[in-house]
Amino acid sequence: MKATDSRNLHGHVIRELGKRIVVGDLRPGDVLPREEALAESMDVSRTALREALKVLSAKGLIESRPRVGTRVRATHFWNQLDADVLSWRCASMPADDFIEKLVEMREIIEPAAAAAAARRRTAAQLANVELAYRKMEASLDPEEWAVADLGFHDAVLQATGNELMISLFSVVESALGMFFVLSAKTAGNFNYSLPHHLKVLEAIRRKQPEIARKAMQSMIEDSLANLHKKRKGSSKKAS
Amino acid sequence: MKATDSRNLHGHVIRELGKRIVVGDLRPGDVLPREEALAESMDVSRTALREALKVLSAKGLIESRPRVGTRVRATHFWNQLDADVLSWRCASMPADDFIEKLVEMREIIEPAAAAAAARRRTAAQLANVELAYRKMEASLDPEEWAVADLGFHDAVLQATGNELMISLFSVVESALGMFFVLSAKTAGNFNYSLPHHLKVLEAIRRKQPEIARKAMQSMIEDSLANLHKKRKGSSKKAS
DNA sequence: CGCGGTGCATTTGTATGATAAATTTCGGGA
DNA sequence: TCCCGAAATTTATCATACAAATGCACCGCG
Repeated sequence: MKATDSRNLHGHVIRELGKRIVVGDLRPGDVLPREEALAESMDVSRTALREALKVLSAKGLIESRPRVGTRVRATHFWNQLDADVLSWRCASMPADDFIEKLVEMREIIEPAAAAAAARRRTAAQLANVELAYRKMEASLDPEEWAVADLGFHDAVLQATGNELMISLFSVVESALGMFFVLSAKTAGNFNYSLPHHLKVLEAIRRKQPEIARKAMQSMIEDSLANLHKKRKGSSKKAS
Repeated sequence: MKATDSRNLHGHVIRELGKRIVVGDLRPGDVLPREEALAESMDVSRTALREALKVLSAKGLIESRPRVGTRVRATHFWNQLDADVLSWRCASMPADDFIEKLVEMREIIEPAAAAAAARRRTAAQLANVELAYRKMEASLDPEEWAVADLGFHDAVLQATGNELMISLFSVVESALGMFFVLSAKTAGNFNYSLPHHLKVLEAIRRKQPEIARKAMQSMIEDSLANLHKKRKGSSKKAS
């Protein structure tokens, strides 16, 4: 929900360098200037710079060694699932193929989550899913509906009780959110997919994992189909 | 593959505090001692301590504000998919239910990855999967086989071309590895599952996603069944 | 008595300068 | 030529000082 803190000074340095690396302005193998020089060039003290470098190092983006300097690591070392890394990547170069990768992750997680929720949900978790569904029913405008929809998916995820899945979903979703929230608002026909939601809810209530999985799957398929239709309608785009 | 660097001093502080938090020795809401005091109690300078705190903050474990101190954040803020967080969690208290969550993630990722690989694999990627399969065929002892097996799964993952999936797998796998490598070595019947591997390979070659998914799925099911059997055999454990 | 603003104290945030440790590189000797 | 050691460079760590933020108590006013 919240990336590197923007208030503090070293937070700025983290974002600045992080973006430059993720975008490709700084390439793997490149060595950064000496800490002293780099600090001066970014108008911060070496202390603040180093705190930033340590964070980037923890994200797997860089590696520093005495006498050698700090160099950008190969991409396969990066913490690709780190919220910051993901957001930097989305902020700058929303390459279409990257969005597709995010969507692919979503398509994998959500049906599996629905199945897991149907298998293990507690009574309280079921109640939350139901509550979320009711809020969707009661939504009057697309914006309200979009919020309630997110709440529904979140409730399902919570019902899995698997914090790894929850974390993965939240990271992917927040990265995708940057693109999809907008298009959601344009919809006039916003509660088309409510029947799907109902199917998911009922399957979770009755503890039927496979039915829940399939329902969630077709829900996503539908929403993606809608999205493509809209896209084709507004902007003319090949392939 | 490599968590926070152990060589450096602040790396020690990161692990020490990180573990204490993840394990539950320090609970969400708790506030840590003042930086000066904490630094002294850990025999490092305030500078080094702060670099460590910044890293833990980037992992979502803590949050520090002037005048208030640094407090442990609620677990839902944690970067659960961070390699360090995961490893700390495994290192100390390998609660059975947590292992199950990791296994669940693996069960979700791998079939999906096999399907994606079958859909999009390049010729070179297919060649790598085939090479990995050949190495499994040629394996003579369980240890060699385990390494080759990991190589096979890795090759499939690479063939998806989705770095998010690759990263997720590598994180989960390295966390699981701590438990499973051992039991793999005990097997006498180590190349039981080769037929499954072959099915996956062939499905990827022929670009048949659904077949690849199912093959990978049953491969995992079998290996888990084997594992349970072995467990029951060696240690007597209820439920 | 209650309420709001104002200053103070405390803790993190940043800066600076100095020293230690690591490691590459270069040079000298066998 | 090869090996070993000294030198140079860069990160790692430390100590200290000051700035900024902010909770809290105190004081004055209605």
